[in-house]
Amino acid sequence: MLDINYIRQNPEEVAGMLKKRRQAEDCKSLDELLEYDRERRELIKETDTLKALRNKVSKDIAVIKRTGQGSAEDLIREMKEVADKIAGMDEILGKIEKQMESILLSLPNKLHPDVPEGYSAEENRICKGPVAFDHALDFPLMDHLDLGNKLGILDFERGAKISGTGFPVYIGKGARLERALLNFMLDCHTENHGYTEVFPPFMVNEDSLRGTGQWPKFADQVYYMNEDNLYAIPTAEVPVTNLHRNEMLKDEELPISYAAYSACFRREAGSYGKDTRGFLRVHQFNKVEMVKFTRPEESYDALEKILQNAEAILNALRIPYRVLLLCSGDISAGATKCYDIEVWSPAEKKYLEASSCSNFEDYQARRANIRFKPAGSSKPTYVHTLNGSGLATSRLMVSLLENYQTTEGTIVVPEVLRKYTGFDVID
RNA sequence: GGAGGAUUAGCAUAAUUGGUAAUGCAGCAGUCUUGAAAACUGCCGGGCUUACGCCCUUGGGGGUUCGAGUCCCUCAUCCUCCGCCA
Repeated sequence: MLDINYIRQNPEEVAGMLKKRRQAEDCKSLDELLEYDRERRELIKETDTLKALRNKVSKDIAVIKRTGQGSAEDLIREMKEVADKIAGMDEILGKIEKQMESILLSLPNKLHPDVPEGYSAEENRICKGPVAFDHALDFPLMDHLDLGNKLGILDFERGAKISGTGFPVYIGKGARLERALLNFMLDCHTENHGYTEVFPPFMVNEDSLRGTGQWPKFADQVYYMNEDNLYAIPTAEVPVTNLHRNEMLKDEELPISYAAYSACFRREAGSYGKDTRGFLRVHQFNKVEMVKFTRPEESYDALEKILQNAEAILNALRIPYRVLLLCSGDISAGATKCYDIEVWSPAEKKYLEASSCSNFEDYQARRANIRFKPAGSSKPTYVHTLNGSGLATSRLMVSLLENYQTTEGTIVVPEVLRKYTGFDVID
């Protein structure tokens, strides 16, 4: 959420941002917002005057009642009218503020100056890579589906039977490999990168979704349990960022870094038929997420660190990748700056998104009310929040299986994972 | 699921029969001081206002009242006890 004061003082900047994000049509709601803001402040002036009168006269009434000097009847009758007037105006004010909130919740964040301008994914800027590792793949390659079927480690068909399309089942060494990947990533972030491990709930309430920005705009992408009014998390970002919702953090405990495993659930409504093959688009997948809370002045350094922490996993696994800086038309609404890491699928001959590292500045902190008192100041200030996948296993698994396949159709387990899997080869 | 108790600022604690949120600690600014400490003054949740000031804020929402921390309804969370259960 943007600060209404910032919007009022810099309307043309906000409009420019909306155009850069290819959301120029939202400029209309921006104008509405500013009009509501004017009305609101006018109305507050009037109601505050009436409320001041009511407070004063109420005190007078109290004095009359206490001393028994004279009658308060006239004053009470008068104040009854004032109270009705206030109630009527407050109702209008409430409606205006509700409208404002709904617009504010839907407006995207500012953009960092580094963000390249562009319409779509094609205009994202490659800022690193390709980072290659030699896997000697000079033979006819199988894709991850064929490999998974042949080795009996992945079963999409039975997943579809028990749940529906897009719910993969890992079996035998496949299950073990998945668990090894997750454990390796968590250990790496907690032991080498200074993150505190969190194991969060996989279902959250509406306030949590609103805090990170998935609600109300993207509510239709989230699984909802009507009976209990709970949502299945689309990413661990939601519960972990909301750990500190409505909290005043201490300056000395910042920055806070959390790494969390979670299953992630996504409806992917409207995406049917697009990249649906195998692991490319699924409704449930596993991910280790990194989340940071920082002082405002530290957040862009922290973003680079998160990116490095995610890259460290791929370097250790020796999986080829590249890093993109997302353009203004492709970056998500809450982020000011975002890097995507894509891993190389040699069978599909394309890059697959495996991580997204974003700085939200105070956009989520304002929604979720996460503040701290900076040292040397007494004024509460919003923290900056960031997160990055470190990483999502589904696309990572595609790249791992395909890059580590052999001419015999077996998979060599990456060196760093062997102490977690307990085997060197999947055959 | 049932019964009882609780929720007040960063933390901790007050507020006769309803009369308009008090205090301590921590933090910030200033005065004093060679400097620090102590002491004193102001600030220390949000909004409106050029400003002086004013308004709102006692877990959320609603009601009664001229006036609600206080009375009523409702929801949430925490604690205690009972019941059920992996």
